[in-house]
This record gives sequence, structure tokens and C-alpha cells, in this order.
Amino acid sequence: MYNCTSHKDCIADALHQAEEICAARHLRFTEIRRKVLELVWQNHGPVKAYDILDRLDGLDHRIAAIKPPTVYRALDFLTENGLVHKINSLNAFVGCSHPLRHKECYFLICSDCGEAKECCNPDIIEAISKTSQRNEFQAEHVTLEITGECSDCRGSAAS
Amino acid sequence: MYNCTSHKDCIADALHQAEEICAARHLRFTEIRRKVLELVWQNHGPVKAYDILDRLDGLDHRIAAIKPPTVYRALDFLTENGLVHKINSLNAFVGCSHPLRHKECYFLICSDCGEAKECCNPDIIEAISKTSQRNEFQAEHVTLEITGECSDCRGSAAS
DNA sequence: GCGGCGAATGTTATATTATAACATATCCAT
DNA sequence: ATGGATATGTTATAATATAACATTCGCCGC
Repeated sequence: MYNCTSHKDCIADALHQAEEICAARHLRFTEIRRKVLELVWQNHGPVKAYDILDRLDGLDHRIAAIKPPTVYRALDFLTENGLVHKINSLNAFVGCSHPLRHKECYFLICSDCGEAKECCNPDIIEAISKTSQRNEFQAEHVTLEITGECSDCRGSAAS
Repeated sequence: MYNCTSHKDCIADALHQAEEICAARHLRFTEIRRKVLELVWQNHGPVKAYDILDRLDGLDHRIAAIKPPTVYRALDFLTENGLVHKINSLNAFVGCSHPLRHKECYFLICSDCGEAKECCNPDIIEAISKTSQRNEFQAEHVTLEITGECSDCRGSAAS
């Protein structure tokens, strides 16, 4: 779904933006948080916490083996601050592609290539808002994950 | 969200309907599947697999202790046949309230009372369908879970 | 009835995902 | 430099889920 000519740039942009956001909000963008974010951005699809853990171990030997709580804390921080989203249907995490302009977003997740596209669509937000009202329901958080096949994958191979 | 005067009737109805559906489809509605479905229906909210496991153990001693795979297999069967839905954001399972007329549904989940209301809303389905088309995405499965506070809970106590 | 086949369940073990609880280190304002 | 808040280290374990193989059950044709 993504055709980044140089994915290094995607990662660099994400890190740079995170840096600025954290600075603006007086949050600490520590070494570990940066590395975890970088690893979340290894590709355009959701990444598992324990994969991050494994790669951190491999990556950096001056730090003694990183343990699960460390990774989950970093993911919590990044999630709370809108830099990363959790994909509940996959128990995995994906980098937020527009951490500044944020409303309720949803994800198109290709089960073939594994990429996830984050979208914000006023129609869907509107429809959700209306249905909440109709049911006298005070919505606080929306999980919307659409899995299927993206056009690239559908085009390139018979499914 | 639900005001069933006698929840026993809800359970009985769900079991009865499941029976009919399985019969019509030539599926085996075995003892275990029935019990698991019954326990999923203990209340109108999502139930955890291991809670079902515990209650099965307590319930029936002529069967040696039930093990996780047994419960998960029953849940898989019930889910595949539309009698139960998995709530990904909670790792829990809820009985389907209308297993026959089925399209893409979504859930309003009250984080206070824990109940989940299953809704089918053409506007939302339409909006999701449109956004899929716009992104040339072949949607296969939709997870839509809206958490918040239901009107009963908002009315009865200051949040 | 009975033999055989596929579906369902039993059983053991383990994989995967996530957090509790407490100790230590780091940051930074004063 | 020191104290309080924040972050990380560390140990242990909780919670969720499945792999793999053995056994039993249900049904169908004979």
C-alpha cells in the first residue's frame, strides 16, 4: 500500500516528528522510546511487542538484555501520546502516520503484505457519532480495524 | 443497556436458537458447545475464555477438569458459526444477539456496567464500504468496537 | 451389529502476550 | 548537591492462546 522510495526517510521523519512533539509537550523522548518507535516503524505494518524486544536485544549489547516491561512501557508512552496505535485484532503496534492532526482513525490492514493504512474519514466518524447518539451512548474510544487485501496484492497475485 | 426481566429467558432463547441453527446446517451442537454458549450468555457483556473455563470446572464434576483447548475449540466453533463474537479490544467473547440476520455488526461496550450492545447500522456499513472502495481495498473482516458509557450508567451515577 | 472414517474431545506441553511489584538510576528544579 | 518525580532495571508470574498427538464418539454403508 505504501510505495516509499526510501523507507529510511519514513523512519527518520517519524522520529523527527516525535522529537518535536515531545519537546513541545515537555515529554522525555528517551533512548529506549526512540528505539522502540524506530522498530515499530521498521515497516508499514503492525509489529509485535516481542519482535521489538528481540530486535532490541540483537541491536544493542551495551544495554543488558531488554525485558518485556521496558518495551511495554515504551509502547504505552508512545500510544498515550498518539505516536503509535495498537491494533487489537493483531495484538500488534503500528506507527501513527499523522500524530498531529488527530481524530478518530481507522485502519485498512492487508492480510497479504501485512501493511496497515491509517485513515481518517469524516463519514465514518459522523456515522459512529450518530449511532452513539441514537443509543444515548457516550463514546470514549473507537477501535475500527478493517482487514482484507490491498490493491497491490490483489493486482500482483491471484488470491 | 439491557433490561431483560428474566435473563434466564435470554439464555434459553439463545440456546434454542443455536440448536435450530445447528440443526438446519447439519452442525453438531454438542454438550460442551452448549455449555460454553450458555456461559458466554451468563450476562450481556463480554466473557473471558478462562472465566468460562473456571465455571465449567465448577459446574460439572463428572467431566474431568476441562482444559483450555476444549474451551477455545468451542469458542472457535461458535464464532465461526456466528453464534458468538470476539471482542478484540477486551480479549473476550459475547453472545450474538441476532445470529440469523447477519451483516457486519459493531459493538457499543459500556466500560462501567460491562455490557455490550450489538448493532447493525447501514450508514456505518455504507461508510466502510465506500472507504474501502476509495482505497481499492477488498475488505474481508471489520472490527468495530466502541467503548464508552451507556445511558443507564451515566444516569445512575456521576461518572 | 460392525467396521471404518471423519469429527470432536482429551491430554500434555508450551507459546505468546502482558503486567505486578519492588529496586535502582536518571533528570532537573531549586 | 539534594530531593522528588519520572524512567528504567529486574524478577517473577499472570493471562491468553495454540501445537501436537491420543482417544473417543457419531454416523454411514454394509
